Amino acid sequence: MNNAELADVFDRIASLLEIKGEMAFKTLAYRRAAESLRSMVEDIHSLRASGRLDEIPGVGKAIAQKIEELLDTGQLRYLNRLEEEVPPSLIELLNIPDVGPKKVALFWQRAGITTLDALETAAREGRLRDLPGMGPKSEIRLLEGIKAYRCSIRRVPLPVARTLARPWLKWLESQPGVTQAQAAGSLRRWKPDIGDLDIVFASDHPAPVMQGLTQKKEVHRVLAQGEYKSSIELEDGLRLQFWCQPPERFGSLLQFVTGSKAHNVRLREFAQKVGFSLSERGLLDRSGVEHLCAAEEDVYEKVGLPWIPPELREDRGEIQAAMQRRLPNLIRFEDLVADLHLHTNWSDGEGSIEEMVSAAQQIGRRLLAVTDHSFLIKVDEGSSFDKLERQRAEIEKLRSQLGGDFILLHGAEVDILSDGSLDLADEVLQQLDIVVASLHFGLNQPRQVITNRLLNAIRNPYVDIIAHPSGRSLPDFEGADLDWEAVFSAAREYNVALEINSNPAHLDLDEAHARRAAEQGLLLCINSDSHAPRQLGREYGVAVARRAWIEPRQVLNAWPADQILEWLKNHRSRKR
DNA sequence: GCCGTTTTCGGCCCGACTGTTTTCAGTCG
Repeated sequence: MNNAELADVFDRIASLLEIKGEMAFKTLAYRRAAESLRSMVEDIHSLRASGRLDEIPGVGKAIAQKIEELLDTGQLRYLNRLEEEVPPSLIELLNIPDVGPKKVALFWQRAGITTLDALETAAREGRLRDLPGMGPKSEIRLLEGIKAYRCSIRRVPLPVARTLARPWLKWLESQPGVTQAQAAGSLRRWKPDIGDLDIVFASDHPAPVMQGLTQKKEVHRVLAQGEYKSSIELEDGLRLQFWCQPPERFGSLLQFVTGSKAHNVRLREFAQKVGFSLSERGLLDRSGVEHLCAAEEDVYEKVGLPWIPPELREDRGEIQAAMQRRLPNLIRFEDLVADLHLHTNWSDGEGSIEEMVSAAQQIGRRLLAVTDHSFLIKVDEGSSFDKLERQRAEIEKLRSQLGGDFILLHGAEVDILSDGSLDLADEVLQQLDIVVASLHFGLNQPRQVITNRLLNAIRNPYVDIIAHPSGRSLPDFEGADLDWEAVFSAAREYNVALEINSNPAHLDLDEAHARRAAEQGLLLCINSDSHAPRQLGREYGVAVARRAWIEPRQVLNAWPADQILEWLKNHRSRKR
């Protein structure tokens, strides 16, 4: 059993306990433990072997024992007993919008319903409207909810969500009385994908704006409409939520809607300790005096904390770090000095080397490594070396035109073959200024095989960077099954940098592995993997790094250009 | 079930909206 499977078990327990009507705090405890296990990179077996289960946040004596039983037997007696008491098929019903544990228990105990199909039939036949708290309207809402769940769309990738949000923000900003509008929620936290879109705005007279929003032609269905909050659904099922407060309370609202939920719960607990009740409307001190926050910074300042960047607000220790004034100095897009992985029209890129250089200069880069695919640049066995030679000649010519202000390196992205060797010979690699190695095929090999492949590449004397280490390709492939501890340990031993790839389909390393790598002192590198000049401006890799608490000092291409060159030089001579 | 700047026991976030209600429960974020 791995971390994710354990997390699923504890989520399952939490759902069953909720339906059973168990104390809310107990179910919350299981949810928290599940979340911890899910976001953890270190393998649960190694944690257990060293007796450190109690170091997992939210795991105490009882849950630790359950983890041990699951690891030993693959079973959990407690869960088995629970499933005899509460039909497990009820868990699915919790996914229906507006259906929570109380409703599920009602359907089950008062109408004998245990499955989604049975629930739908009962609602259609009007058999639910007489249950306590139900009526004809809630029956219709339930049927709509079931329909929405049945054709529920996948989470929306962040770049798509950002594009979707733009016209709504523009419309809001054009409305009289609206002083500001902003996307919040997981979009503002730069999560790689989002479930629904949260948009906040400030106005003293929100009613006509809310009215206008719900009447726009894109709106398929209005789910809720109030003074401070409205919720709509688009034709494709995507849900948008609009929140409003007057300008003098906008900071509180933005803080609240940015989330995450877990962060907000922690922050409110903390606020309680220092004497405030915190909500999306403001802060209430113990004497009942209200303190308003027009800016988000005010919320944190009033409870005695420094402002916490949205990317950190996941309840992964950020409030503790803020208390101790130890928040990381997060890397920013403008901190990147170099881009060390990109493609030109020498292989499958769209831009010439010159066009890529010009685009890089426009966004403030000082160093660029041209790393075309070895397998594409290699026209046939005999001519690869010739083509690389010609590319080198072009780069040298460009260098003389550029003068000393911009540094252009000649590299390649080489393929790691199935035996772990590289598809360019060492004599060829030796001629290059930088070598980026990566996996492109055979990604479903068993853990040991594919890990060894990567380890061989790391040990190669000429390899400087491992690009998109897991080969993740969203949304269909989550990445190879690697022994990460072995990869990290080899990368440390051979001083090879691991990439955080900025292509939204890769984002690889992902944030959990990036954080773990950084914690272990590994060197990272945030590259665009551009195949066109416009892609050099991709910010998604930096977003992953920020969500992984990473600072500029941990990122090779955020160092000053001369230090990057120095590292490349030293690194190669040390490795050989 | 977890956890400790108020605690090894007794806490554990807060408000908006809906639909059913004559005052509230359930759900959501």
